[in-house]
Amino acid sequence: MMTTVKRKPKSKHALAGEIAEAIKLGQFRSGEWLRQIDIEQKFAATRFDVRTALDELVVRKAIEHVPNRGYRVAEIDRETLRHIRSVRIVIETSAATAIVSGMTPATLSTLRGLAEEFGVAVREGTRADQSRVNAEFHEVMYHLSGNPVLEELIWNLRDRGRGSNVTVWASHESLLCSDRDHHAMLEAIEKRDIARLSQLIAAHILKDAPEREPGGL
Amino acid sequence: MMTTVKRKPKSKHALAGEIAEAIKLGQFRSGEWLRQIDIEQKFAATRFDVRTALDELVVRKAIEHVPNRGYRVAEIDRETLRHIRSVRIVIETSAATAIVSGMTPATLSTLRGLAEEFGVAVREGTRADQSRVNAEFHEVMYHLSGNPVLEELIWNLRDRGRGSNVTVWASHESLLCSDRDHHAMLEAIEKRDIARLSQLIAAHILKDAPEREPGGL
DNA sequence: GGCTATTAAATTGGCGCCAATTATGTTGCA
DNA sequence: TGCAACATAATTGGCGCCAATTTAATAGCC
Repeated sequence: MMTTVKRKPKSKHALAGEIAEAIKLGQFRSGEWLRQIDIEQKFAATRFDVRTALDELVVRKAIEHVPNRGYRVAEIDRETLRHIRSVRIVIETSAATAIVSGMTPATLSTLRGLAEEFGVAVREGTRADQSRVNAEFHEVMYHLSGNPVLEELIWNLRDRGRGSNVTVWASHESLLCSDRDHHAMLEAIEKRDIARLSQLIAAHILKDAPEREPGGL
Repeated sequence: MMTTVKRKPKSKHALAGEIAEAIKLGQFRSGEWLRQIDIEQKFAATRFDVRTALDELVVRKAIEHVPNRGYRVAEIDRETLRHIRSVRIVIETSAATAIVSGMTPATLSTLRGLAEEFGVAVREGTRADQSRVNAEFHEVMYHLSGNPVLEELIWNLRDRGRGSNVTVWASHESLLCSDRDHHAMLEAIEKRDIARLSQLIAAHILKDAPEREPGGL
């Protein structure tokens, strides 16, 4: 049981991050109501901080607000999900060029380490571990683009697409696939093969939440 | 019912929109402190609503918050501006294909009307008029993409880039240039010339806030 | 018995007070 | 005169109370 998380710094923004993280990790189901009392107990925060954090998450599109009803985890329909993925492909593949040109031996070895670490996490780590290492890998990679705005956008869109694919991601198949993708990306970066990297990124995104629909994008 | 100041909406979100609009229109200068008392008088809102709205704008990156100092209009440095424009080009040009394929005679004539209207606004309208018509033109155009997520993203990035280029935009030269661009875009859409449309969009974005700094970075 | 009106409990959310902090103005001192 | 310490005014921001609204529980009615 992991109720009442211990946190000394009661920053509103930090609390929003905590809640967002919890949602990402699937601790709240899609469409589930987030009662203020529950949240304030679970995260050991005051009522006001909870409301502020929840408001922030509404702006960030992580949850939605219904007047006089409260806040609930946003349900993203298939179509929106497709739109998000479509935009993600455009944005993330656009980073490929900058990633390759920004590549250095140091970051390359960092990436290699993280790719290995992810492989380990897939086999013997918790879901949170996998999520964290995976995020770190992509963070380092996209950081090479040298464009903070681009980076931030990528994370926003990734977060928005979460919720329904967590279960999918739980499949060991998908995890192994992600693992292979990471190594393939590394290889492409190393060989400065921009086209291949773009292709891998696009495929990676599509696999992130697969959908049997004819006609990509 | 509508006085010189704004209306009195009951929604906090609406107030945030009003303030954001005011910032876009240059009623607050870059780096200027937004004193809560001033805001609450200017927009006839309660202290609490002001703070909520301001918090929302912080999340939306329109303003920034300094603890115990207050809120101020975010100053975007040249580099960030460049990054934003870079991402804008990627995203907005990516919409070109969908725009062309989604084009219908009805929307085309709507666009033509708006392009004309913008031309009129440039000559004899207020700055607010110009801004509004211009926004409407691009809104209709990007709406053709059929991707709401993409649309929203475009607006977010546009808003973030505002602040320093309003003065530039005041230049009659730039306005006339925008006017020409609109008509050129129309033509490209009509001819289903995706490449040309992409090119025009990119150029339009670059012209939106040209680097005037000597030896610009 | 099933359905609806009424009442009670639970939850949300608007709003304001006042302590903490920062900015401003003033005085004393070298 | 310039600087620093202090006093005072202005501003921010944390927090809680309670009214408005929704949900449930219950009783009343057909």
